[in-house]
Order: sequence, then C-alpha cells, then structure tokens
Amino acid sequence: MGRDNATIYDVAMDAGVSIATVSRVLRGEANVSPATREKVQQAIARRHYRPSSIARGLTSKTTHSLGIILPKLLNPHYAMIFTGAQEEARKLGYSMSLFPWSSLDTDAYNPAAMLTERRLDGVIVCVEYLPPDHDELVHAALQALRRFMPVVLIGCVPPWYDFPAVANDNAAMMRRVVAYLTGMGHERIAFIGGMQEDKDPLRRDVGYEEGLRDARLPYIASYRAYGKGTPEAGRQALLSMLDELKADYWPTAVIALNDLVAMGCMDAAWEMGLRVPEQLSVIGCDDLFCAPYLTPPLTSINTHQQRNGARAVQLLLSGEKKHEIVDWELMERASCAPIKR
Amino acid sequence: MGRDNATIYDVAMDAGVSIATVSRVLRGEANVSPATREKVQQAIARRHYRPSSIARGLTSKTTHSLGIILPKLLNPHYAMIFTGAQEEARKLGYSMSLFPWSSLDTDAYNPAAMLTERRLDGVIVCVEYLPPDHDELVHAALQALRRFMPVVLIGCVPPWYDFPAVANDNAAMMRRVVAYLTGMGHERIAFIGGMQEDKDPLRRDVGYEEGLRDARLPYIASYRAYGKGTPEAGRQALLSMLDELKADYWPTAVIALNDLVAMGCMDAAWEMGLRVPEQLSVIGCDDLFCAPYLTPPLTSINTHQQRNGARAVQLLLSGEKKHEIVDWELMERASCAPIKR
DNA sequence: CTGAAAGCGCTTACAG
DNA sequence: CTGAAAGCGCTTACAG
Repeated sequence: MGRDNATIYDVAMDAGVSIATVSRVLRGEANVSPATREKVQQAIARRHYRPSSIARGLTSKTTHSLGIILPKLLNPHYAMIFTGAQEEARKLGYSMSLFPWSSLDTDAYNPAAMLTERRLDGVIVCVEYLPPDHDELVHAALQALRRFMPVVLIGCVPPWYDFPAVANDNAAMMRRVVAYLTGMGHERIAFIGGMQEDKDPLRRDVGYEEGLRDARLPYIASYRAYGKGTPEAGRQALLSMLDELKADYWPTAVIALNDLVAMGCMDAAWEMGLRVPEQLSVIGCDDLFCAPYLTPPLTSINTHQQRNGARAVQLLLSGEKKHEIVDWELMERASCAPIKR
Repeated sequence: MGRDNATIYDVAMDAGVSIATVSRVLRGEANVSPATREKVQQAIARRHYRPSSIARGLTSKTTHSLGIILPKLLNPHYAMIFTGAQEEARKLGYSMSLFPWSSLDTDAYNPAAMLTERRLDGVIVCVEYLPPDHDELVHAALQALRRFMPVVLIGCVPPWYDFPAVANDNAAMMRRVVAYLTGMGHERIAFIGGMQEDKDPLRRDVGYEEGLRDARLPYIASYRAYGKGTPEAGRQALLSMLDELKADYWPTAVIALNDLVAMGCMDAAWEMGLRVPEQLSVIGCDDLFCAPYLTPPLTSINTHQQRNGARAVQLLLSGEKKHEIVDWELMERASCAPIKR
C-alpha cells in the first residue's frame, strides 16, 4: 500500500531548499520568495506531502485535538452535546475524540489514563451518571486530567466543583416543571428516575421538593422512584408504583428524569389502561428528536444541548474560568393536560 | 495550573538511571532488576509522570488512535455504529475520533485534509449520504486517505469500491421487505426517501423493483418519492404523494428509507386521517431505540449496527481485505398488517 | 529571504 | 541488567 509517506526532508530535497524553508511555506509565512514558494509547493503536490501533526505537536506542545468524556452516546441527549462540541471544535481546527465513561456500568474503566497520555489540548467532561459514592473517584480522575490539560465540565455540575463549566440548574428546572403541573391542578405528582444523592443543591430532587412546597403540597415518598435513565427502567418504575398504590392514590402526573424514561412511562400507562394526558400527564426532559412523534407528543424541556457543547469548547480554548448556568425552554406538547375534577 | 509535565528525563534523573531504563519499565520489559524497577516506579508516581503518546508515536510510527467518518450523528443509527466502533477500539487500546462528513450538507468541508495530517492508525468511513454526483469527490478523498492509513468502509458500500468493507446489502433487504408486504396482500406499495442513483446494484431501489417483479406487480413511479432521511422530509413526501393521487390509488403500505422517515410518514398518515396499520402499513429501517415506543410500534429492520461498527474496527486493525455482507433481522411490530378487502 | 543547528520526548538498536 | 547515542519529523531561534 506504500504507506511510508514523504517527510519534510523529501520535499526539501526535491525542491532544492532547506527543511526550514519548507516549514515556512507550510505555515504560510510571508518571508519566502515567490519563486521558492512555488518550487516547494510543487514538490509538496508531487509527493502528496502532508505535514505530520504529531511531529509538529512534539515541538509546538499542541495537538489540536480535544477530548470529551460522556456517558453512553446511545442516549441522543449525549449525541447532541457531542455534536455541538465536535462541530465547534472543527470550526476552530480541532478534532474531537470521545471517551465514554459511565461508572454505573463499567467501574473498571477509567478514561483518565488513556487521556493523559494523549496530550490533548483540552477535555470536556460530563460528570453526570457518575453516582455520588464515586465522588472521590471522579475527583481523582478530574485532578489527574487537569494536571495534563485544561478541563471544562458540562451537564449537571455541582457548584463546588472548582472547574469552568457549562452547567444545568436541574433544581430550577424541576421547580418550574412542578409549578407547571400544579398550575394545571395536579396534586399527586410523581418523579421517576435518577439516583438518590443528597449533596448537590442543583439536583432535581431539590427542585422537586421546592416545587411541592411552593404549592403547599406534601412530599410523598411513594411518588419518588429511583432508577436508571432508560425506557424500560421508566416503565418498570411506573408499573410498580401503580401496583403498590390504591387507584385513588395514583399520581395524576409524572415527571420523568428524561425523555427515555418518559417513553417508558407512557408505555406503562398504556399497559395499565391509563390515557395520556387525560388520566396521566407525562413530562420528560431533553427534548429528543422523537418527542414530537410520540403519541401523544411529549412535553419536554429543551436545554439547547448542541449549543452547550459548543460553548464548552469555547470555554476550553479561551481559558475563561466561567461557571455558566444554562437556560432552557419548556416545550409544551400534548402529553400534559389540566386535571379534570 | 502547572501544566509543564515531567518528562522521561525528569524521572530518570530522580531515579538515578538512564532514560532507556525508564523507557524499559514503562513498557514493562522483563530485563530490569527489581530494585531499579522499584526506584523508577517511585519516581514516576512522585512526578505524576505519564509518557507522552505523541512523542512515542513519533518513533513508533503508531498513534493508537483511529478515526471514523460518518454523516450526522444526530441520527441514532450513526451513533450506534460509532458506539460499536468506539467500544471495540477502546478494548484494543485505541481512541476514536469522529469526523462528520455529509457532502449533502457541507460541500465545502472535506475531512480528508484534517485526517491525513493526524497520522491515525486507520479510519472507518461511511460513504452513505454522499450523493452519486459526488462520486469522484468521494473517490479522491478515499484515495488521499488510503495513502496515509488503512481504510475500511461501512454501510451501503457499492461493490466496486476496492476497500475492505462491512457492507449492507440494501437491495436484498428491500426485496425481502416488499415480499413481506405483498405476502400480506399489499399491492400498492410506496417507497419514500433516499436519492436517485443508478449505479449501485446494492441500493434499495434495485431491491424495491425486484420485489415488485417477484410479486408480478407494476412499478409505479408515483409511489416512489425521493428525499432526505428526516422525519419532516418523510412527512412532506407522503403528504404530497397522497395529495397528487385519487384516494383509490393511495398506497396501502409505505416503506421508509429509515425509521426517521417512517416517523414522519406515520405523522402524515395521522394528519390525513389514515389509521396505521389498518389503512396504511408502515415499515422503517434501522430499528432505532424509539421504534418500539411509537404508536403503533414501528416494524423495522435491525442491521446490528453496533456489531458492524466493532467489526469494522477489527478489519481495520487486522488488515484483512474482506468485503463482508452484513446480515439483518426483520423486527415485526404492529405498524404493518394484512390488507383487508 | 534562506540555512544550519538545536530541541521537542520518546524508542531502538548497539555496546558493555 | 544498564547506558550512550542516533533517530522519529517537525519548529524555532539564530546567523547570515
């Protein structure tokens, strides 16, 4: 296949100049005579020469590649963040590598090792889905990373993380969502999905409780189900919630951790003969592309994930130390309705 | 931030040995005395030393990073391929960078330039969504890439592409799908989405026509609508197809290019008051995670995309020259039903 | 405007 | 078992 490519020496020899001169035309420096430039460019073309960014990186201490650590990409939520980050990176001349990390699934694997060897110019890390008991592990990984490259956090970032971040205020979101539902007359509002963690004041549970308090409603533990962020987890959780409660106490609205969970809840409702939204309002989060195509179309929250991914790249490369709180938008569709007396 | 990291020289000095010795313990070579090894390891730990894979790459001519060129990741189909490839790569010690390329959207951008400079150890490229009139452009890009690194193709790969590949036989898939529908009594079968291209014998249109011929049905141009692979494109296409035809001639079944298009078709059907599947059967392709959660659950084709992504990585790293044809599975759900007389 | 030389941080024969 | 030296393919002062 002939994969021994031409080097700058080959080109220099062909053009009858020094490698310094080749380097100059490569980087488009002005101080090269037109004739020389021409000769060099011809040699480059003839040899199909492309400078090795890896050799270049050794001198310039820069690789023009970034990394991003995310949970599973199969949730389109993360694919959107990745896409936003990747596109912004490309615009600025950087490539983007993905390093999945969800310690929920694979405790053994820690991407920090692979990343630190690669002298990336920076890394975006999404600390979601890393359960609270792994706090130290996460911190250690972040410290290790930071020693080698700038780090920007994205997603649900606890405020005490001492890193630049593009952070969702999940508590505020939830509070608003609860208000949206209580405003429609709902009083038995379930919240399904996610894990129990006490520390982070930005977490959804805080907002859930605040929202209930705002409406002077009691916090009822039976309406709070923990679980993974998948459709099947959502389905199971709602089914067992209904199973454990007399029908009089069934929730009239459920807030799902994300749209995947919401999809599972809608399925569970259908299995139990509950019509959405007439008998059960459902609201998701992330506003996945399929939300408008569900039956009924799913009300959700759009957090502008692509924009956030792009923003994280900007913070990374500019070196700004900001901790930005992301705005979001309630996408009202047909899966929530006022309660009927 | 102290980002000037220790080098092998620092470690060697700390441990009082030569850099060659440090290099040996780094790479786990056997011929180092236990005492020396210990000293070196301590120095490494104390310095938080991590070898630079980029310096290493300069000598070893290997970067342990792979690339993948895909259309938009926002279609979960491609996210699945990417995930499969990325996970397999990681298992083998490689990282994976994404380079989106859909010349449909961004003619200007050609990822080959960025890739060739990065001396990757290989690249997987998905040539789908690169329209036929860009054939030369695609070929040129592939040749450029191949000069610098091994290339494996994935997806709908025309057989005359002289590359190792993990290829879908879309023609066979379509033929089978048509048979599935004619077996249910359908005779007016529409096919929506994709572009008109004449050359590739593996393309869906070939199978569509074969399928009709198998059932001795006429090919009716009005039932073939071209378009992008998005829900909105699918919706529009079906709406205008219905609009242009007397209701007597409306299709009783539609085959969608992919699940996204199918979602749009189901929406269009709903808008026109056509019930799925009673009045219109719909079948998609790719078996996206949301297919089972649509109403009705969408019949689709599972092409084992994650497995294919992983397989492409294996071909890439093993150097096998195979052109593998992928098997697939019809996922029967409720969106297709026998026709009622 | 151009070139010789040092250096980036490793690995790899080659000696010993 | 260990070290001195060359080399990977570039960039960057420094001279001229």
